[in-house]
Amino acid sequence: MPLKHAILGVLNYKEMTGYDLDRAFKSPIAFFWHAQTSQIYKELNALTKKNWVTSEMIYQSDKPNKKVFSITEEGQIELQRWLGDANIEDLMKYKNPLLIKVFFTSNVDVDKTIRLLTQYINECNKTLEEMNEGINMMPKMEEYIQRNNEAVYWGMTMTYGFMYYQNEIKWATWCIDKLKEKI
Amino acid sequence: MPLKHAILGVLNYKEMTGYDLDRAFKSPIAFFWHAQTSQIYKELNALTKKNWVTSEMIYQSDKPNKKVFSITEEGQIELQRWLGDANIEDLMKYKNPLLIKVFFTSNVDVDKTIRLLTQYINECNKTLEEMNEGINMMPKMEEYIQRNNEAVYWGMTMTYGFMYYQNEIKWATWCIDKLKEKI
DNA sequence: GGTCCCATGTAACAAGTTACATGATTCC
DNA sequence: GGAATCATGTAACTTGTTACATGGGACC
Repeated sequence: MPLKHAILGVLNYKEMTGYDLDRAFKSPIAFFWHAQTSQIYKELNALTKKNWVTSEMIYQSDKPNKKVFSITEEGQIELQRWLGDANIEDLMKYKNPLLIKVFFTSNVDVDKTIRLLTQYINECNKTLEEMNEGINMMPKMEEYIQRNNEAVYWGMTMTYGFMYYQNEIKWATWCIDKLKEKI
Repeated sequence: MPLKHAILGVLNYKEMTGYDLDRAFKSPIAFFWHAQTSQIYKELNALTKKNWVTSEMIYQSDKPNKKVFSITEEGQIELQRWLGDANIEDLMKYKNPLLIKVFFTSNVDVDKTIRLLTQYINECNKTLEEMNEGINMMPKMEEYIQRNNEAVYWGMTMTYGFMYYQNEIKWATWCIDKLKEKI
C-alpha cells in the first residue's frame, strides 16, 4: 500500500518515467519516504496490472528509450480513497533507526556515541541548508506543483521538515552535553 | 536486522517470554519501534537458530506454560557489533505515514484534513500525558534499567519523546491555522 | 456467563532490501 | 579514455502485515 500510493500521488502531479520517480524518492520526497530503484520498477508493474497507471514508450535517439507512466482514472479514484481513509493508529506508527540504537546503547564507548550524534547533527544541518537555499528542494518541488491548492499542503510539508530537523538538532546537542558531563 | 537486534537489545536487559516482548513493542518501545505479535515469535525462532538466544520452558499451573528467552554470549557479541556499527545514511532513513498523506492531499475536503490533524494532536497529547504521569512509561521502563549507565541513554530516549511529540503538536496546530485561513 | 489477561503460534501474502546486469550518450 | 547522467529491469532473499487458530484461569 504505502509505496504504491506514494507513486500514484506523484504521478497525479505529473506523468513520469521510473527513473524520474526514482529521483523523486531520492530527493525531495526522501525526507519523509524513501524507496529503492528496484522496488519502484516492481511497483510500477503491479500498478499497471491493477490498471491504476498506464505507460507509453517514448523512443529517443539522443538518450535511451523510456517508458512514461501516467495515472488512470481508476488510479485517481484509488488515490482519493487512500487519502481519505486515514486511520489514526496507522499514522502513529513510526520507526526511528537512530533512537532504537540510542535506547540500547550502554556498553558502547561514549566517544563513539558523541561522534555519531555529531554526525547526525551535520546531516540534519545539511538537509536544512538544502531546504533553505532552495537549491535542491524548491525547484524540484515546483515540478510537482501546478494547482494553487497544492501549495498549501506543500507548505505544510516543508514547514514540517524545518521544524523536524531543527528539533532533532536541539535534541542531539542536548544529548552530547549530557554525555560530556558523564565523562 | 532491525527487529532481531531490537529483541536482542531488550533481552540483554532481562530474560523474557515472547508475550513480554510483544508487550514491550506495544508500549514503552512503540514510540520509536513497533512490531506485530506474529513477527516477534517468528524472529525468536530465527534468533534461536542463529544461537543468539536460548529458551527454557516454564511449566505453570495457574497460568499457561511459557517459554522464557535469554540472550547468549554470541547474541551479546552480535548486539554490541550492531550497536557499534552505525551508518549515518541508514540513520537518516525515515518514513512518516502522516506526512506522505499531507503531501499528496489536495482534492481532499479541508475539514477532513483538519479533523485528522486534530485527532493527531490528541494522540500526541495522550502519549505525552502517559509519559508525564509516568503511569505507562516509567514503571515499564524501569523493568529494563538495572545498571546506572543505562539511565543516561534511557533519559536521552525519554527526552526525545517529549521533544518530538511537542514539536508534532506545534506543527499540527500551525497547519490547522493555515487551513482555517483558507476557508 | 462474559471479559480480560496470559500465552504461543502458523499460513499466506505484501513490502522492502541487496546484489546483479546492461548499455547508450554526453561532457570533460 | 573516463565519469556522470539517462534508462530499465531481474532474482533471491529478508522483513513485515493480516488473518486465522486455540485455550486455560482469574475476576466480576
